Amino acid sequence: MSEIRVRFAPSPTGFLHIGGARTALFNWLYARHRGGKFFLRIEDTDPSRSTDEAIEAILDGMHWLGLDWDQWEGGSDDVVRQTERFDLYKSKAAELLERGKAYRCYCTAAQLAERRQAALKEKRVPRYDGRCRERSGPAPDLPFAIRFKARTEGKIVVNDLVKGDVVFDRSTMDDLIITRSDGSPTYNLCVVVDDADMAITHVIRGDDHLNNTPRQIQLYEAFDYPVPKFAHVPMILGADKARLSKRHGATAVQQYREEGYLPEAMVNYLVRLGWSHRDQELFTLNELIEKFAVEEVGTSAAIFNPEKLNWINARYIKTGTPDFLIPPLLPHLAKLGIKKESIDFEKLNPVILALRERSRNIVEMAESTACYFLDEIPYDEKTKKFLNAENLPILKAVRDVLAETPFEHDPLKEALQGICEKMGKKLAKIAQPVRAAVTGKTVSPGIFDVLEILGKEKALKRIDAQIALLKS
RNA sequence: GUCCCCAUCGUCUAGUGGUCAGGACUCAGGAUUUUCGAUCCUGCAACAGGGGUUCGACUCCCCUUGGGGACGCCA
Repeated sequence: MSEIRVRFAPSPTGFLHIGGARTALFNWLYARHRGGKFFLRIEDTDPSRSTDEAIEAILDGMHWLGLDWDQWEGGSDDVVRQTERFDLYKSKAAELLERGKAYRCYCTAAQLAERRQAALKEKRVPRYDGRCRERSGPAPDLPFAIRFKARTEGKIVVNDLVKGDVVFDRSTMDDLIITRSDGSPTYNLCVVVDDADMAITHVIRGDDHLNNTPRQIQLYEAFDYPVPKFAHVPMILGADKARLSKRHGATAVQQYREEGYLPEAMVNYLVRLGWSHRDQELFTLNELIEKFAVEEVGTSAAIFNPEKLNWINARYIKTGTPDFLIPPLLPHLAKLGIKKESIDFEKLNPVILALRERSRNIVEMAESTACYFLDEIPYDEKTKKFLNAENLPILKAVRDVLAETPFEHDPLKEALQGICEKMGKKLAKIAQPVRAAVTGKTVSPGIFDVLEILGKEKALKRIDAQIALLKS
């Protein structure tokens, strides 16, 4: 059994989106599961749409998700870029031309567009009419595209690992353009040449490519290349069942990082879209590598459901150790003005432990973390409900007692409960104003934990400040 | 319009001829509680429709309907 070789081949026209990320993940998992190779190839043959920023964004997204790739033996860089391989594609196109399996087409783009429009208008199938196919006489001195001469009789069957056998009639396929009139090669030529050259054994991609597959198989046949195995995975749709797009919310994986999602949660969610393993919902990466199989991917499209993602994300946060949560938390703390150098990590650990079970995402966690490290804290509008004249006596009483109390959980608990008894109030009545005064928020971990972590100095200072404010 | 794919709770899915059609998210109710949350119970909720095949269809076949994709000198 020879080595499994797969690739992820995005075109750099934008960020790495959810669908692409899942395709990359499936490829990656398949390769890692089978002990094979996973390559990254950038399909940038259309210069008008490709940008370097987009390439960076894709690499960044892959890194974030933890999807590493192998360097292809034939490449100088760990990323294969098609623009660097134009000579190969052109020579392959020339080869087909020479062998009579392709021909020059002098129709202009404008003419073709016009004919297509007309066909659509008359409800005819918009196909190339093949008018340049059999042209004879001297070649005109005009720019030309090269078209592949497709066979017109018989059928092509795609043996797909997820869709099963899919049959296409050759007569429904027209002669595709393999090089443009400016000499640049097109997608269908490039994929085939590259996948063959890189000895790709399994092509795992979105099922929007299923229709391209028979065309590509014709090219494999023409070049006498071995045909790889195909696996077309279903697409991801929005809540309205339309193709996932910006109007459904965030589609860039980076945006999820910004919004406080953990890459592990993202991976876990994406893999469960279309694939399952009994009743298991949560998987470590190693479990996925062990258990995932493309052949088990479902056949129908899945709808992207942010709620489930939220749940998975919260699960990862809740069970995450401080060591696990700190790296993704730091950039969000930095945004709130808390620099890494100024953080007392001894103190950060208990904060995370107290916060992780009530944080749905890392942004929330960072916002709740801030008050333990900032000197000046912002006060939520909602705290006004508790920081008022009516509660002034409570704050005063608490302040006096706390001044004499060691800042540890149990003594703090005793102290505050003592105040409750003395004033004849429930703990909630006492805890809320204190919480508001020391955290600037109306929600936080348990008040005894908050005070202990905060320390006596900061806590008293903040309570004093509020007392002074209320008096004036 | 032509070709291709798809069809189990609202959503993600299990199911491969005989199941009370299972799990998860969401939602509702309850328990717990020091705020928020978390947690634990409980509950609501599905085989798109119609024909076959079969002793028996969610499961196999066909049709209809619905959804998606492709039909580019985009990838």
